[in-house]
Amino acid sequence: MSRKKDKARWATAIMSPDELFNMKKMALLREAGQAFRRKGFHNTSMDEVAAALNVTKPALYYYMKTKQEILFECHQFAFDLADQAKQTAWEASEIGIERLRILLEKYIELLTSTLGSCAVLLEPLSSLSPGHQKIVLKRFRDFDRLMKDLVQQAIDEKSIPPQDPRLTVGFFMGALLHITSWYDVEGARTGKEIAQAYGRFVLNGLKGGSPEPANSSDI
Amino acid sequence: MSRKKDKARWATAIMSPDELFNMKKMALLREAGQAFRRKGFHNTSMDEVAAALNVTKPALYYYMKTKQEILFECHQFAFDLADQAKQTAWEASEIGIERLRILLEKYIELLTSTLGSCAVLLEPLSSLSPGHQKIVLKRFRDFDRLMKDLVQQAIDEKSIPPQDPRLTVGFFMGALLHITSWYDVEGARTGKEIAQAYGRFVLNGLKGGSPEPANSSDI
DNA sequence: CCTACCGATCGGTAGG
DNA sequence: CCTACCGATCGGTAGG
Repeated sequence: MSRKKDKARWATAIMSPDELFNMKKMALLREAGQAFRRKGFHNTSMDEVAAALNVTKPALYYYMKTKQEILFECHQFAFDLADQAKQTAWEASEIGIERLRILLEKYIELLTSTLGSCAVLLEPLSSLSPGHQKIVLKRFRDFDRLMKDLVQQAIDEKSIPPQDPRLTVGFFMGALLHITSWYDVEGARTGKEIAQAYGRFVLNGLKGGSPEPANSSDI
Repeated sequence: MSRKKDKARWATAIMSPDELFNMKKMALLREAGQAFRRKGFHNTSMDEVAAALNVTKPALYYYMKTKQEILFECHQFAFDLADQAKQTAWEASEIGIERLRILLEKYIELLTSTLGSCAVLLEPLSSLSPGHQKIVLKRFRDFDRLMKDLVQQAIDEKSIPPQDPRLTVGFFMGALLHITSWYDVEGARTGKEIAQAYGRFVLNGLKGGSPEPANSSDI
């Protein structure tokens, strides 16, 4: 804050204290998020996260109040990326099936990017405090509704045959969420390749349709 | 309280002690497995599992040596059901794509059945002891290999266009595994309906193919 | 199968 | 940002 005048001196000093704080906080979230994905929230101790960042555990508590709060931010991050993917899809097209494909592909690309390491998708809600659970559950439901509406729109536009949007969304969201559990940056496939392959799988799958058309309790 | 036991005494008296022991052990596995699925392994205490069975915690340790062992058996159970599904598929056909469809549908039906409550699929391996991890990892790899071979067979038989079996299997197995996290016996869909819908999604999805043919590092 | 209890792990804090 | 430490939870056991 009052240190801004030191700005000129060293390379690292070009960051304001605020920027530095946020950089470190993000580094903490990334490191923790990766560990949570790989080993699970409860199998990851704060000591391990600290060691990965070359500091001791108490240092982490300068950036985050509790371990649960870290997990909460990782969840929020996952939804922020989803919102970003939605934004991209909405700007690109008005056709339901097109929006669906772009949203899915963009979301996969974001989840497999460096930024995406913060996102945690497979941890049970019970690991969060009740207050945080409510917030995450609402965002989940909103997103789920968005996807089901998109599927319904694609049906209405005759892009895909009648089917139960709930089953459809459950199907491809399961596939998508699971990427975070096996995706490896060093792996044979880039995020973009995975995104395109999944986009095709999903689109072709839905075009085949399912025998049970949507009924009143489906949306 | 003590009247309940009288009732049980007659009903269970026809069972040998061994059968009784196994029934109770299975009840324990089912109750624990369901809780693990819903809330996660570490968010489920032995006290809770015991309470759900109307006994106290120490009673459970007559049937299982440790909590980790319960989780291990839940994992084993998941693979036992997979083997059973494979058996069904192998008996029904010799065509790759047919075996694939039957295996998937059968597995989903088993996972959504009463028996399937024992199966745990989304818990990180780190929750298990190192010895158990090795065993589960081997079974996972064997099953993964089986599925990739099946996809490759379907490609060779021209049932589906050339594609990377690793991506393909990752895709539909992700979708399948996730069913256990949202499936509700009281829900709108029966296990068979889900199985058939997923079978179609997958088959249609793979028939569309992916642009990248398999390369040397894909199997 | 229960009452009573132990002991390790680990999240979080005090104080500097 | 570190050293030292506390306290709650919870898996597991003793003994009956």
